[in-house]
Amino acid sequence: MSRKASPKRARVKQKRLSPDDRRKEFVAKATEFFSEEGFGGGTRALARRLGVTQPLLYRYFPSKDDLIKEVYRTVYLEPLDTGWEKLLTDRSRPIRERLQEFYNAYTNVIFTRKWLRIYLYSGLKGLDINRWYVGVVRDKILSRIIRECRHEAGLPVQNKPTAAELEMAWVFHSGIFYYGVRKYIYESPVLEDKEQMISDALDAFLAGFERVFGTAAGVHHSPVKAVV
Amino acid sequence: MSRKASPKRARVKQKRLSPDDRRKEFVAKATEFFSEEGFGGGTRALARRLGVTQPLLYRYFPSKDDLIKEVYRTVYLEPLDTGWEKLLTDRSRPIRERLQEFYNAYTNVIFTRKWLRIYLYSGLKGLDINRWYVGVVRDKILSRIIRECRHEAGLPVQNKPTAAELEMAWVFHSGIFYYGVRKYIYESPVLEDKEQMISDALDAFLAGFERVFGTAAGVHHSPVKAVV
DNA sequence: TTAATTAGTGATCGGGCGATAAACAACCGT
DNA sequence: ACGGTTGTTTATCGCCCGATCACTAATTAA
Repeated sequence: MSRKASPKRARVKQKRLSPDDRRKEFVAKATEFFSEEGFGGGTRALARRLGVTQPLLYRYFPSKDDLIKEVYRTVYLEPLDTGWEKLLTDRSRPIRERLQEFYNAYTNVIFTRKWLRIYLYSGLKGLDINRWYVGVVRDKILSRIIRECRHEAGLPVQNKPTAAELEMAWVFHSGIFYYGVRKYIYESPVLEDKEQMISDALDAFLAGFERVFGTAAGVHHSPVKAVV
Repeated sequence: MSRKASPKRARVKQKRLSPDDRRKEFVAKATEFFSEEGFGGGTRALARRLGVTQPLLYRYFPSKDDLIKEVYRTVYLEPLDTGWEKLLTDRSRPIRERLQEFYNAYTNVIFTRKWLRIYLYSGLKGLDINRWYVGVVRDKILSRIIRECRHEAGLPVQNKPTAAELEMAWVFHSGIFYYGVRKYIYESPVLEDKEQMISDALDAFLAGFERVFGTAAGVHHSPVKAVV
């Protein structure tokens, strides 16, 4: 028995939504708005897009900044917390398969114009939440990938990756990340087949990891310029 | 209480520079200013940083937008046009050495907080000059790198790289690029030794290119999942 | 039906914005 | 010394911004 079935919709102007629905709608639309306009976008333009008047925003959020913080929270936290950690460390499956599947899923989530733009804007602002996210990627994703690579290569597995290992994982990860930036922000033509891009990047990363950090036991990191 | 001496000079403010010097000074300082504040930064704050009054800006630039365009021009064009093309295609030297030296030089130019921030801001604005720059990187750098790689691998050399080859080069290039973003924009700790980062990325890229596009003649692009 | 509650609006405030015009002051040729 | 030229400042305009408040009207409880 929902009372939502209002018999009369005579009022042309939308009015009187429940506070919860309004709030959620505001945050969702504000995310789209700020992702396009940047956080310098005005509250009046935002309200116009929402179909309400500007002062109404201030009934739901004490200030523009508070609204923006809510936008950050949902954008950064909503897509997270899937079973990615388990996926990465499931040694019953080949490491390459795990990585391919993880990056397929991960990029399915973050490769949207909205997410990428909010991420870059917040990065340029030097916000804490951005630093926090970079730390999450490092600790929850890249460090685990390296640990699995060490295990795969028969190297001694330790919790902390070396700086060089971590950097190599970052370069790999960033290369994939920037595919999304080129496609959705620069709107530059990219290889249509995203999974093939990931597959090729994986080939390079895995081959490079093996070559640089060596399967031959003991060799940590030496043959840099000897190759030339 | 005591303030700056020299009671004689009522006006402490600097005055009467030659138009050319002023203009150059304005553009240079405006670049720093906008790179930090974003292009939403106010002309008054900019003038304050320049030590002049705000209307003076409008004697040298018709509008704020014209000043910004000048900023773009210098930022994008100034660092370019070194002998990079020749360096990349000089087949008297090993390809790995050429690539290492090129990326050492290239990153020496673009890995500054100022350059990277202006680049990202202009990218988010979707500016033409940004698209132009992406095209330059693709045609003048990545396409040539691929041609050299094909030559090195004994593959038939053609002017146009395949979409998959180009994508692989982009992922490699972007991985290096994002090292600068992490260091100078996110201010995240990175591997101190930039040249080692480049070296490791090169190892991965060259090994990956060979593995994916094959030295075995004729094999264009097949062995993706067979490796696992 | 009526009174209390509350979602939503209209009007407005102080302030900062980009930009303009007029007044001022340093420089230069004469 | 002087007067025109020009680099620089003071004062100000119109506009848009974030935020506030008094008011209207839809909902709810009695």
